[in-house]
Amino acid sequence: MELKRKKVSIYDIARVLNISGSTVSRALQDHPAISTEMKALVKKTAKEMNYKPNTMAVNLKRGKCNTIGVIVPNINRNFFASAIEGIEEEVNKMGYDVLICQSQDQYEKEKKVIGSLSQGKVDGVIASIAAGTRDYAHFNSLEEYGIPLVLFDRVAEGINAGTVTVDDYRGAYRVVKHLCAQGKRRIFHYAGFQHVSVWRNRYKGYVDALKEYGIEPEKEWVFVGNITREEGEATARKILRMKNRPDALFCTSDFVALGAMLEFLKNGVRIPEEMAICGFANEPFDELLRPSLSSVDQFSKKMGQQAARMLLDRLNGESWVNIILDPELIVRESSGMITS
Amino acid sequence: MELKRKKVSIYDIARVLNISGSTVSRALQDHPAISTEMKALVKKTAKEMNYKPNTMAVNLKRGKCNTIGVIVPNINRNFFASAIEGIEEEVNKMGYDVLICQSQDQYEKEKKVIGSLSQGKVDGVIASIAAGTRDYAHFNSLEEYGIPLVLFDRVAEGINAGTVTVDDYRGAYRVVKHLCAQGKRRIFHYAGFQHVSVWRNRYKGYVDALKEYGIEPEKEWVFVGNITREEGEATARKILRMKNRPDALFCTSDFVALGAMLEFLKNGVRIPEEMAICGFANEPFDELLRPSLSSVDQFSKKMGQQAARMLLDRLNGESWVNIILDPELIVRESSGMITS
DNA sequence: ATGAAAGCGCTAACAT
DNA sequence: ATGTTAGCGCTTTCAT
Repeated sequence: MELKRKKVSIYDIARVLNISGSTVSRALQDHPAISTEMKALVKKTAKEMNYKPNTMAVNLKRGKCNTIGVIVPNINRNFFASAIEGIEEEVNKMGYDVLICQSQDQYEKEKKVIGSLSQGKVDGVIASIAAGTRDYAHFNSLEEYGIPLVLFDRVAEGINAGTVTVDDYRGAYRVVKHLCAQGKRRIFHYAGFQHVSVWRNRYKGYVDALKEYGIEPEKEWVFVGNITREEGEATARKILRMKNRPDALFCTSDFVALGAMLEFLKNGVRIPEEMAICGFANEPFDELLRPSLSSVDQFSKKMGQQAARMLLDRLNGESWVNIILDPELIVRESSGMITS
Repeated sequence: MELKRKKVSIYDIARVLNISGSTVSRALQDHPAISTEMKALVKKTAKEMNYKPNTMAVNLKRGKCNTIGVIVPNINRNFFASAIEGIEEEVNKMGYDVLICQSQDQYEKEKKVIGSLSQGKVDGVIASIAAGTRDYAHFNSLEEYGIPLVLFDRVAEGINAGTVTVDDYRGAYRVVKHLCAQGKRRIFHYAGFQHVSVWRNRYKGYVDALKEYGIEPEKEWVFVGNITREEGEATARKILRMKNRPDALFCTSDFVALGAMLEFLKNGVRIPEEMAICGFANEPFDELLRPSLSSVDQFSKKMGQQAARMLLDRLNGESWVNIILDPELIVRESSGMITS
């Protein structure tokens, strides 16, 4: 079977109807100067001839491709998948498509991807910065090509972009206040690398909340590392080896909290009585764990929708704003049930 | 700040170097007829001038856009997100991008999306059919526009496409044999709607496995409905009301199994002793549940990779094949520990 | 080894 | 109300 057939263009229609190409073009676009009968005729013929406009030609002519590029560390994480879901739904309403790119949390890949998108593949970009990125020049390069940028969740200073974040500081602050309200005082923190905005802000919230209770976290209270289940397990093991254990552990990621909790449970630590645990992100699995895991909801899908709307607004000439969503503390079994 | 700047084209470079546009074009493409010095000069100048090829123009000229469209019910499900992850990685290696579309499991949305992609937005399509789809003409319409199609997981007869599936029949068959080996005999099945290939095949596997034990499932043993946690809960409640309860429940989805299991546990049913449970898909949460949920792994990322490679091969002129992966039964606590 | 020129399919001034 | 024409930025024959 033949794979390629000749495509029908507006000129094929024009020839059949003995009219000009522009009349066909205009009729198809409901141009006011075209008579109703002509419009009907052209549309009918177009349909019969199985005509489809050639997007590439339209794009070239209009200098616009109705496509939004999305760069995330990895699609296969609920947080990002949900955000993309929101983005897709929102931009779709306005006739835009979504081009997906994964940075794999690597700086080099992120740079490469941005270079590729700069070639007029997209009208705008929505991104969440790779964990491995410490230099942001590549993001600013988008501007040189007239491609507006919205960052969500993982943002950074010095990038000309709109931003959508949750108030990570406040989320962390609430977690720690909540733990204190449970009577916990020796609260450790598993933090992410501090060059990443969200992890830095959560760390600050942690410190400030403790400060209100007159507590100054010691150096050994804070761990810094990758955001993985394995690191959580390793950290729990380290803690188990300490003579002076914490009574609570606040992890900047649900995956770390998961690993830590399972490791603690395996070693007979009672949660939350001996060790309260809180994570961050409110991953779907949190509520399925026993004990269920307290966390902070970031409204990922909503973040995606907001980012999308912000970018579309920008494409319509509006200027940047920064949206900060208020995160919600979700108290579950792993951090006790005393309501503050 | 100015958003749009004038883009630099090959003619800008040509003017600066006092050469023709075609020489620039050829130099940039390493055309053999261009001298080494000229190539170096052009490339250097292009870089200095911050030149980026205009993808839309290249696409129009070449009649190809190096983009693959992916249509899935929903991105925000681990199975599909993983598949997309695999697709993206694979096509990326060959210089293709990925355009994402969600059908939301709705026939109308799926049709709309295919119509949109047919306008020369993509060189090929990878899709998993919406649950709401019963007529497949829209998929065959892609062929008329010279757009090859690969279906994965949810496939259907009568569509001209390559396919990547797991052997759902065999997966289900293994589940039921395993349950029988645990001494279970009164095994109920929560099935999906039977017009969907994967659910139909799993149902068949269920029936045939039972048959080998001389068991003919009665009508009331089989439930048909949506693949949601809520339906699982409702089904468990129905079962609890029965005078003659099953000793095992095989669900065609982990989400249904999850809902059912939680509801059973809430009502004091001992799992797996009184009620063994198996799901399908091996969602990440399965191993986190207590008891952990037995399931069937479908190798979603691998399916995505295979589908991608198949499509790329097709774009290189190869003909269709059908790949059937062998699914793996993952026995966990919810279905007992007697190894067969 | 390089240049001139046509044209991919469409849109939109500028005619009429 | 409809037609003519000039590109959008690039590739590629054909010429030199």
